[in-house]
Amino acid sequence: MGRAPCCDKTSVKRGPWSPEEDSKLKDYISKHGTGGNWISLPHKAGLKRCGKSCRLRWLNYLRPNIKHGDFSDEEDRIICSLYVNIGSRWSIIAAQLPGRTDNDIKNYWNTKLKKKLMALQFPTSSHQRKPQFPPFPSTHPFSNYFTTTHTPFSDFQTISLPSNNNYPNTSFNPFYQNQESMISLNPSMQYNNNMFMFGSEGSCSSSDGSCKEIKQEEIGYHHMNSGGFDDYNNNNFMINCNNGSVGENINQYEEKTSGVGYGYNNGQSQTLTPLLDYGLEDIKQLISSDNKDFSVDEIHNSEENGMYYFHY
DNA sequence: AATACGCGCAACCGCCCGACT
DNA sequence: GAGTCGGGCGGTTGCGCGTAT
Repeated sequence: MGRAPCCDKTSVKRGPWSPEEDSKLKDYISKHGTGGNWISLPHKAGLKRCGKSCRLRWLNYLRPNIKHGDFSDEEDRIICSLYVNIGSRWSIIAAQLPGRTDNDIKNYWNTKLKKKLMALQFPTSSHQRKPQFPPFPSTHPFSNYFTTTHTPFSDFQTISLPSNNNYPNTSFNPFYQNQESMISLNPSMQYNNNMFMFGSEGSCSSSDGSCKEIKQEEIGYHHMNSGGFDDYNNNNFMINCNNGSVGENINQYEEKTSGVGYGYNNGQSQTLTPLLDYGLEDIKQLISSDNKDFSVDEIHNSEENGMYYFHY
């Protein structure tokens, strides 16, 4: 036999909470805690509510230190940068924003932030761009290495990330030690003339060396998801793999907690697509196997920072 | 002043996974 | 091992309010 049903849905109250109900719930939890059982809590607290409803009310509204009201620019940046890398994993995003709830962030994203970013990305100017799925045209050299369901980078504009000093106590920290990490998604960046680039180990900057555990193809995957832009008007693409890639640390988190490496595709964990190996020669070989029409930009290539640049 | 419309947000719904029996 | 449920989560709904017509 299993457990008893959580509640009789026909006899519980639904809809907005009254101040009296809020007060009862708050008083009960402050005295007794949740007891680890939300289902029995409403009866004990004298509430005619479903346990799940109580839990939601407490977590999203009544519990201490909940922040309501406007989001700061920094919070905006954190939400955007995490959304780029993990998708709509609101609970994980909320864990990085003390006082904010997943529901709050979700609402904020859906009602304001998404529109704000779209307005930035698709201004009514000569740079006007149209959304396109998949993010790469099929003729792109990397088209085979991308899934078609990933949210295209074009939803976002240039985003700067805060240093990890702001989040010293979180269970995982998406921000590496560098102070100037950027996710660069701006279509007006410097290499926009039939050029793309990507990097190898250059972005691994964790001080404890733990990111060495991450498989190289995952690093490649996350570089693809950590920055870059695609110019739909001119069929250009560029990937920027600066230090401080958010995705890598999220991968670290997954590996540490579950022992398995995951990538995220639109919020769904998935098997990562092998993308690259170490070294320029490997990359050249990889690209040439799919697309003959490319050339290496020897002027801009930098073994030092792990960036490689190509025209196609 | 009345009505229509759009937006923000609290709350609900339904699913998944792990725990329990 | 199978069936069932609780907790947690993301997606969606619908109410209330402000603004436009």
